[in-house]
Amino acid sequence: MSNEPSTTPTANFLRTIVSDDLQNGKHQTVVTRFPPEPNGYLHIGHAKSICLNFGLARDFGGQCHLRFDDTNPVKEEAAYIASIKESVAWLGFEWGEHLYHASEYFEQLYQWAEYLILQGKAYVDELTPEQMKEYRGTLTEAGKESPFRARTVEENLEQFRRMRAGEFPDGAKVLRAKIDMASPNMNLRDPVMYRILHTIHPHVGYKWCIYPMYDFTHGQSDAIEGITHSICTLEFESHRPLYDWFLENLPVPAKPRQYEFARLNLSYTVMSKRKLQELVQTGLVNGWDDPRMPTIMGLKRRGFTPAAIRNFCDRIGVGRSDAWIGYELLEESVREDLNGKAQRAMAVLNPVRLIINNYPEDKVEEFEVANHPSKPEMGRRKLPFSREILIDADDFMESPPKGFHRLTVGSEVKLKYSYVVKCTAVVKDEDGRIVELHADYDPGSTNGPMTSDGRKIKGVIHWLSAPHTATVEVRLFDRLFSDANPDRGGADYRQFLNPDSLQTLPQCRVESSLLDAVPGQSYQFERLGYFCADEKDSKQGKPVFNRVVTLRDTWGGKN
RNA sequence: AGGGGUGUAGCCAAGCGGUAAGGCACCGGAUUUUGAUUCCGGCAUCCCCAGGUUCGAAUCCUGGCACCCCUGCCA
Repeated sequence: MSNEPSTTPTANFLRTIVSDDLQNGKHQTVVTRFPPEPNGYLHIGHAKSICLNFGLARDFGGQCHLRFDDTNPVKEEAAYIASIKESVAWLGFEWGEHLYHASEYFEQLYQWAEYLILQGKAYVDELTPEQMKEYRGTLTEAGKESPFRARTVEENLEQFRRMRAGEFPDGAKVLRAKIDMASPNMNLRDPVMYRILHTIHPHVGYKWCIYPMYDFTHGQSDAIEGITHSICTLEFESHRPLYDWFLENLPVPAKPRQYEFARLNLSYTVMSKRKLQELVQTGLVNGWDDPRMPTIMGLKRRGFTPAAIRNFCDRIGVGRSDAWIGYELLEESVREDLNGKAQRAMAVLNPVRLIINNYPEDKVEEFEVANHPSKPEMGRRKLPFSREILIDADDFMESPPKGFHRLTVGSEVKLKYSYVVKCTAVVKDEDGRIVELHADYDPGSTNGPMTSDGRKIKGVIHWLSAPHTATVEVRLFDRLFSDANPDRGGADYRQFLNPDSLQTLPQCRVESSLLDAVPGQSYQFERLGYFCADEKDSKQGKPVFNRVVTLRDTWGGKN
């Protein structure tokens, strides 16, 4: 599946179950499935499920199917199918031959529905939705039986066949399983199996006008495909008795078992399809692939790597208790991956001119520097140096706090890979804004963060030779919400939107070689963080950089 | 007495009767031309609470408490 060895996932209850089932011979091989409904785009929560299902299959030598749970054509679209496939593949997983659609089982499901009718275990009901709700009872009171529940097998069969034939309008009738209107489990109070929907289906077109419900589809689809472990999230737990009921009452070829795990909750974001959709539709973000979105497409565009996401999923573990994962863990996962892979480069986000007074006007020299501090195989490049340097505004302060070891008037700092300079003056305009800085350089200080007379310099800053840079747009992203749990108690999550989640800097300066950055390519801008050339807005020779994540900053928590 | 779940450090999470893994965060210290990385070291006398069984309990029993899910012709 994924060609890179991921870290060994820690034990979890599902791995234990699969391992036991294999060892005691209950199953010869493990077959799992990832069953998205094609009604939206995948997000980081789905990634957890994908890594779990495909990971289990990979680690135990089995297989994982990609199955579209396309039973509700009014919400589904073909475009989502393509996007979902792309996301799963991008994450590094392969389903090979095993691509399925629940809609391909519709004929078999229909036959099984007739089978249940023949057994006296299903009936066509004509209660209106309102009546059905009323008849269902409540959590603490039993429901009552529909008057149509007593229809004969013949009548039910005839009615159901006429439903399929298209003789009734949407909503006129439904097929229900005859189970128990007094069950304490609401899902067992004669659940609907089929409803009438005269609409086109994204995969099978106009072939059907009645569609099976999830509960009447999922378990049987698992059985048809020989799924051994059907893994879903906790909210389906109370559906398990129904999942089992259909499998027990139908002549299915296998008896898969359903297991549930806790879905992922990530701090500082929202995960529900409805809310993500709302963010997109109301223009609060710029599309599904907005780099601030927790969608797979958004993360990809932001510059997250598949390996980082897989690593994140391995680290969070799998359990049955409601888990709230801190956003920092996601950030830490990309840093870990990019630290080893990203070429280093110099970039100045908020440029301030620094004039080296004692450096010759027309002189330009070059320093050869490593592209990666611990990977010589990543090569070296040349960095030009001249009298006029650009440094980041954050690296100069007139009245610095204690412990600041960057630049201030009178202090010395090491220009990384170059000279130690001593700031001699700050020039401001009439509004008090800094126009430029002046400094003297120490000609004998190119060897390490040391002055020519051997004094160690603590502060090392990044810089660029002003005449040798390129100007690019850089986008700084921060968490989309300012509250760790935007979903908290009934409040409108939108009130917690972080107004500073996107900051666009149109005039950043970078090494001119970065103009050739390939969209999707990541760099570490020294001392600033990891940046990725935006896939969508970068043009040939004119890249736009997205900040994936900052470097860890134990000094100031600066951005 | 609706039903079904969950409760181990700030956040995840192993553990399945023999005396609390690991990761993230955090705190020290070393290395470092990124206040990065890397590296060492620290970080639960205690497992929601109260009783009980046992030589021995996070693990077994009893009783509480807290939180989550279930009343779509959604998945």
